[in-house]
Amino acid sequence: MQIATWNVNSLNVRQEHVLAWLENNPVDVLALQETKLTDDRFPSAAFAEAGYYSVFTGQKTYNGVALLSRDAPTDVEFALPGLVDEHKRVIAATVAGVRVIGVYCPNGAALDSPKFDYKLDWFAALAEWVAAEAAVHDRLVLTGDFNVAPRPEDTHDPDKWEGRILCSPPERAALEKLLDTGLTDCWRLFEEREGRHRFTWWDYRNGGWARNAGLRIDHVLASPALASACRDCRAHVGERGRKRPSDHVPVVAEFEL
Amino acid sequence: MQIATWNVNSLNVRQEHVLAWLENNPVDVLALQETKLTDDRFPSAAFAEAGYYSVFTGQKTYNGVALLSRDAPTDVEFALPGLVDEHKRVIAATVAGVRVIGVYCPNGAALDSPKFDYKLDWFAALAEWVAAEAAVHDRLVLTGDFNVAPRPEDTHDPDKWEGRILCSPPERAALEKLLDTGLTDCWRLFEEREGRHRFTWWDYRNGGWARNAGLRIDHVLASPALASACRDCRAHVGERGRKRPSDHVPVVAEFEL
DNA sequence: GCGACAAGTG
DNA sequence: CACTTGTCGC
Repeated sequence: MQIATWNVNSLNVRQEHVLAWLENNPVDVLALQETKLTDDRFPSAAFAEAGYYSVFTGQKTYNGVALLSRDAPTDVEFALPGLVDEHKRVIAATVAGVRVIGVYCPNGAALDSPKFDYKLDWFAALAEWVAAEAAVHDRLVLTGDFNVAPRPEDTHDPDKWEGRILCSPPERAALEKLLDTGLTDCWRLFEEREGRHRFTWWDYRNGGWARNAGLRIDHVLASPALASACRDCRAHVGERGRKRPSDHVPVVAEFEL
Repeated sequence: MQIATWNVNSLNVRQEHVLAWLENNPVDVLALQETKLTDDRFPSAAFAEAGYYSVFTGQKTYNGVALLSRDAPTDVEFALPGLVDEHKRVIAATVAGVRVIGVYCPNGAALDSPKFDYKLDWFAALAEWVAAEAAVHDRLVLTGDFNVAPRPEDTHDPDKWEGRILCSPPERAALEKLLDTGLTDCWRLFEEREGRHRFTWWDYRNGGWARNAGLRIDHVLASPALASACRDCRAHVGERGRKRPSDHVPVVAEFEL
């Protein structure tokens, strides 16, 4: 079973990219972030034609998440319980016996911004909910754009990034707390393999991609039952080099189930 | 000698269309309208590589005209004398012994708009200047987007258009006054030929192109010496069906000189 | 509809 | 740099 995540930075713009990628990479589940469209505009027909169910929760301009799946999703939830939030950042569904939670975590803007406090509060609420979900679902995957690079080696330039937004101690602690609920960052199981890339996001600005000035901020976190069945986890870096790319690339994890 | 006109509705967007069209239609002179770019951004190098000189006068966002030519242009003028106007709507040059005046005439917006008065004043100033130029230049072509359909048959639906903007009596009188200086509307010499189309512009809105709901508002007007040498004049309607087309197509007149 | 801009996010 | 929503012109 393959489970993937991709922050598409507008599904309106990236719909054809996603369809083409799915054609070549017929994963079982694809979590999308930053769809940036309201539910009435979600292109479910196009995905259905490609053989995918879709569930989604979106808003105008900002945020928006979706889950595409080959098998029918059940027990769909569209928000974090226990957090009043206009932002559409969470979607969960059970697919083929696996609980999949797709998230678009807040960016945080800057350490001294109110948005940073919101980010930490949001992560706390997520951790609480994920712990409850993990208690119920043996097979659970939490995946999406976390807007946190967990370690110095997940940045292209630690001297530049350590302590800054996306790499600050409180954000890493918030991510760590998610892992503490028993989840494994699947990436780290395979990062030593040959020819592996290190990043999942490159800023559009300052030639980030050309300079390989990236970060690893998109993750697939798996419960113990799934982590032990994980056989690979990697970024499809080639997508960043296409025409009109998202600033993020797909991250795919494979499980032997 | 072939002389053409094309309102490109942003040369930034249409640069590749123009280069591709010139490759297949190596006309001697091409007058462009609505380039919508300032002179520092005019892509003269790209046109030079394609074998064309270019002279141009543009502004941000609106208007902007240019002349591309295989032979070097001389005696270039960049405005209508006798009319104070920020709008970049006129460019003239002598190419291979022919005086070419490229114009982007005001649209006029609506009959009761101040822009309509501006349009009529502008045409009056143009007529005065063209008469003076015609007195000096035996071989003269006045071409561009005139924003006037001269006759009912130059509209797809006279019942809808007669009397309205682009087809009102005062606008037609203003255009007539240009012809009265001794110019010939080259189109009318050949419009009965087989397979001719009737229009040069189709509104982007309401499926104008799909419905062939067009107007003939782009013209090539020639002095007597050239009119008698004119061998064809037609619209390259196919350009309207390409990807990301301008709402206008090229109009090409051929002269046996 | 499809250009142009401006302002806001990331 | 590349998205968004707006307004404007045609």
